Amino acid sequence: MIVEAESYERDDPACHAHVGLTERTAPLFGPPGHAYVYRSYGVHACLNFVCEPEGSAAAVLIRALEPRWGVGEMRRRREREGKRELCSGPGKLTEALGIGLAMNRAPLDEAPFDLRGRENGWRDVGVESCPRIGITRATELPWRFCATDSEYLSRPVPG
DNA sequence: TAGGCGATGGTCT
DNA sequence: GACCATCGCCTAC
Repeated sequence: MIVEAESYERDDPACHAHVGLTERTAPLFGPPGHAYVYRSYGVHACLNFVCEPEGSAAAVLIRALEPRWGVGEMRRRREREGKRELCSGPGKLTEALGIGLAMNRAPLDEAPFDLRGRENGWRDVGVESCPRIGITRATELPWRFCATDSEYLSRPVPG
């Protein structure tokens, strides 16, 4: 279950697409409903959902999940036991889910992805916004969105 | 709980 | 050659 995400868009200096259309940023300018997977700090893969109509270049970075299904497989991939250490960060969750750079540009409504809407018990969960994490530009924008009181965030909501 | 830091490699200037 | 949308391990308190 997605409990933390951040939004990025073209006019936002922290967004990869801010530099314009390049080979790397092309997926951001592509059709919505597709994955944008990039390598972070030379080490990790990070997953984004491309949003907005083709040509707009906006995306949502998936930053944390509450593990609910396939927890055993996540533990094997992560080589960690603690449930809170499996998906509490953008690099962690891609490792736990087996998402790599090969899935860049892949459609989110086809296998191996299987996205589902909120289920009972999650329809009324609150969402808080605060500044985004790990960026140096446009730090004033409150575009980090977290499920209220979730124990599975990458970091607590400040305040 | 917070801060420092090395690993690591593609992208862009 | 600089810059990172990070992680895990370490210290200090």
